[in-house]
Amino acid sequence: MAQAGSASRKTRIQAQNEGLILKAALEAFSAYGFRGATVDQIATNCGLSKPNLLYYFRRKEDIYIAVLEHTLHDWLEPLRQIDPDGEPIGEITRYIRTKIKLSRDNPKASRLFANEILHGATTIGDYLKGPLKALVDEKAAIINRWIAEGRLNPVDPHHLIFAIWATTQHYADFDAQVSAVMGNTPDLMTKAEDTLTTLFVEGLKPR
Amino acid sequence: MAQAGSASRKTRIQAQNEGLILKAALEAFSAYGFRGATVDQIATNCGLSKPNLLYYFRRKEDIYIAVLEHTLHDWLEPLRQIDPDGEPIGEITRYIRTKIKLSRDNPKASRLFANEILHGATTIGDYLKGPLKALVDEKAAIINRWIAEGRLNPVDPHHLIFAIWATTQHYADFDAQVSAVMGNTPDLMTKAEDTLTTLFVEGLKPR
DNA sequence: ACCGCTCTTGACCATTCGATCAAGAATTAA
DNA sequence: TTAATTCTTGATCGAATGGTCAAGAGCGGT
Repeated sequence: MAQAGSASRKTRIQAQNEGLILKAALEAFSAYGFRGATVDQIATNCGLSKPNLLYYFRRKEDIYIAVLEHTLHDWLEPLRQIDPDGEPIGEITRYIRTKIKLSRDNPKASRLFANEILHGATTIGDYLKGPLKALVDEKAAIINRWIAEGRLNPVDPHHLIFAIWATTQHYADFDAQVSAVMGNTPDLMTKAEDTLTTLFVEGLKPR
Repeated sequence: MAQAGSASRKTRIQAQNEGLILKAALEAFSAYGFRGATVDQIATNCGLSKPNLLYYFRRKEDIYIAVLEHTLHDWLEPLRQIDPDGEPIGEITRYIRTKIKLSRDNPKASRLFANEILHGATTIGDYLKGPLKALVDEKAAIINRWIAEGRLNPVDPHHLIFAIWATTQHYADFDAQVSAVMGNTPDLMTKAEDTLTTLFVEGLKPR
């Protein structure tokens, strides 16, 4: 067979090595970006020789695309789980808490996406305009219904979703800044979670 | 004199060319990151030959540092202007509005910082731990006083500031995603501004 | 006009990096 | 065991890139 990982079923070795590669690639791309990461580096980090790595993924860009696609689905799962029939405030606070935990437990994936989007999303642009937009529009419609029913303050749902993304991913993407300002605060993410939920639900104005 | 731009007074040509270089460098670094941007590219973008550019800035990194420092001060100015004696809600909403306008009018500077921090803030790390931390702590103390006086809901001021940074800069840093989801919405930033101020002040829970 | 300093550039160098190739080792199916 | 297939790698290539150098052009003060 000419190309590993094509239509044919994957070998045990293929599955194992592709897994190692994707893990090492996430490490490298999230830390240094597409241009900054090197194939040598990824190969070394997973114990393969460079030509061997390029046996599994022909080009550097193929590795990048693979690791992006591999994490994209999981990353949007929390948004998908917003329940149209749930209680609005509860659904949104649950979404915020889930996203913050995702940021805490998988900061590299967050930084990988952040870097990709920061530089124009040339690789996943079509995905953003297609499936992502569809999902966001769907959930925005739900939020608009909740607002119409008087169960939420009237805010633009798209911008609300952006605000949740921004605030939660901030702790992964801008970790260097947060750490510089906060030092080694214990319970940092717990405090962040509480502050954000309070903020989004109650706002700043005393009642 | 051995080095341009040293202790001695700057020539007219020096001032002009350094300005051109910093502008072209902001363009390149914000779009492609430090590694992704090339000296050739920056030189071409400001109409200078590569050796000529390297006559003004010896190393690529020197250009990068210069353009970072050149924009750092302006970027934090709005936070400095939060008035301890002002009306809390008014001060914070004004801060949000100023930051959003800054994101709209200077997205490249925002993306430059975002990229720098995303990759560990190796260049401006000391600034973040020093002057930035000091400024944030100072403003956090003010917000804590406002909370103690019952003029704001009790939220952690550091995380509040992070939330404002995250939400406002999101529109510059993640423009590719925002545009993909929203399309060519007119008044996008106006709507963003209104939504964010409402959200931060009132929260989502109906009163 | 003269002279010293600043500015500019074509040619070039060393290194890094993505990618290729041929040849051999390991694995698998018979 | 044998043969086909898959896997692995040392050596190497070409392009890109950061940086240097020497020599010349331009500018400003006297």
